[in-house]
Amino acid sequence: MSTRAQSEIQRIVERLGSAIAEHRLPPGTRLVEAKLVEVLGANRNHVRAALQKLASEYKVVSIIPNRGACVAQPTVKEARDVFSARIVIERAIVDQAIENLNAKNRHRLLKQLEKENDAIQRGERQEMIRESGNFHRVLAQIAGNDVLDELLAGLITRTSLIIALYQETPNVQCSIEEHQALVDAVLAQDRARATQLMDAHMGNIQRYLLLDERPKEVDLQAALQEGEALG
Amino acid sequence: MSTRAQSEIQRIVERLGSAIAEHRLPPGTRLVEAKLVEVLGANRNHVRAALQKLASEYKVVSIIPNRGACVAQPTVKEARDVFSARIVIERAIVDQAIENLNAKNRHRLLKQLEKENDAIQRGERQEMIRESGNFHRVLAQIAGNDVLDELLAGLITRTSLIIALYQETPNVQCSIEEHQALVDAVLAQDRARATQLMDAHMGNIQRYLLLDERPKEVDLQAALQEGEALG
DNA sequence: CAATCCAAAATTGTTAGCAATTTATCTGTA
DNA sequence: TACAGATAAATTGCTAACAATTTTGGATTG
Repeated sequence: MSTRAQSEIQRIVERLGSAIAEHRLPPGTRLVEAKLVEVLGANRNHVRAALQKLASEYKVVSIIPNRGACVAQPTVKEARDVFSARIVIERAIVDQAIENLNAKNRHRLLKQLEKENDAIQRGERQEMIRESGNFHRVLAQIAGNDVLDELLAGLITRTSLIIALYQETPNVQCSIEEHQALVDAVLAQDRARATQLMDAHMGNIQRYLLLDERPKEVDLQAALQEGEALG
Repeated sequence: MSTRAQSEIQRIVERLGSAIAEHRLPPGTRLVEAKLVEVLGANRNHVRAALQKLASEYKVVSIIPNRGACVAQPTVKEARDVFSARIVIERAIVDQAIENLNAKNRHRLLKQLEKENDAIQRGERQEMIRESGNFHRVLAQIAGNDVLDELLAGLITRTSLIIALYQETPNVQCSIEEHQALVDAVLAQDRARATQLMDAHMGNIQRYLLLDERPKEVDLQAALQEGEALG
């Protein structure tokens, strides 16, 4: 596969991936190949390859054979596992980031906080989501472990999709105050406090989700059984 | 893509992946599409898709545009990052596995140890590698987090490739004694000891690798400069 | 003999068109 | 109206042939 094709596929992956992460494509949305070809101005083969990748690698797309792709609807179990895995990785990242602190990194962190605040000031919802995700990526990059960074990137996208699916009130995912407190602890190189704040931060995000036992399907069933007559 | 095609691609991925992990395909080996088609009795499209996946998702294959695929040769930095990430995940898994212990899980662990011992008794090198990897997977499955399990699966394959590349004396990767000690600590539900043993275990594997600063290429250069005359 | 160039072979990359399947629409019947 | 069946439309899945690129091997030349 040529570099050109490869980067074209990557372009589509990122375009679709961020649209899903930023809640422009809600869970369950059908992703028809022909439509994507039209909208993205792309080759059908590239679109298909990108969808395959979003399904098998990032798991934010579901592909049903002969019936096409749609934005995934992760189960409660999967949602729990993603959060729990993410906490594991985020903790390690905070720890390693503190170890790698230097003037340049400190600057990067503060600048990222500014970006987030900016997006909040301007009320740009999608930008807020993107930048609050980027905050975690910046920490990962400061930690300096490319493998952890990549694993986290995938989990952030999945987390975003989970929030879109399970968070009723359209809150933003990360509170800027918590990010601020985290940065304070990291800059002070206070490991214990920083990891504890990260735990609490993840816990708070999870707390606002509807991850109690009942699966989503029950809603539909209940609606059909007790629903008012149509028409 | 049909289920049939999907599982065919998966079959090829696993076939190649395990061949790489079990050191039957050493780093640098060229993977020519036509050859793979012949050997695996597969469709060329499926082979290509599998190679793409092994490259972009598992990172055990490198694809150079217009020049084909070969078994990857991870850099020292990548090797370090993989190990460091793996330690993070393994620690978490040990912790969660202890939490989820029950009669069935205890049995599974002991049975896995038997398999490893068996392979060692019979001196089956590739089976030893496979089963020592499976040991870590069993722990992950006991931990019960599918996301962590999948992340670990990828890291185990990468670790195996790294060992093939950087371990001069062809040792087996995991010592059975260390696995035995780990199981003891897990069964005793001694968190502190278990995580510490896992750390040590990973550390020992890493210790036998040649991950000092000089890159691999230097070997070739040196050989060419100081080599004896041919013929 | 080394270096350069050219043609042939090997290998990977791309595409269009058709096949197969699913979904939607229409029609007739009770 | 409700339902079943048939037909058409939409959509995905597959392949074979062709295009592009790189590698190989040898011929030519200084």
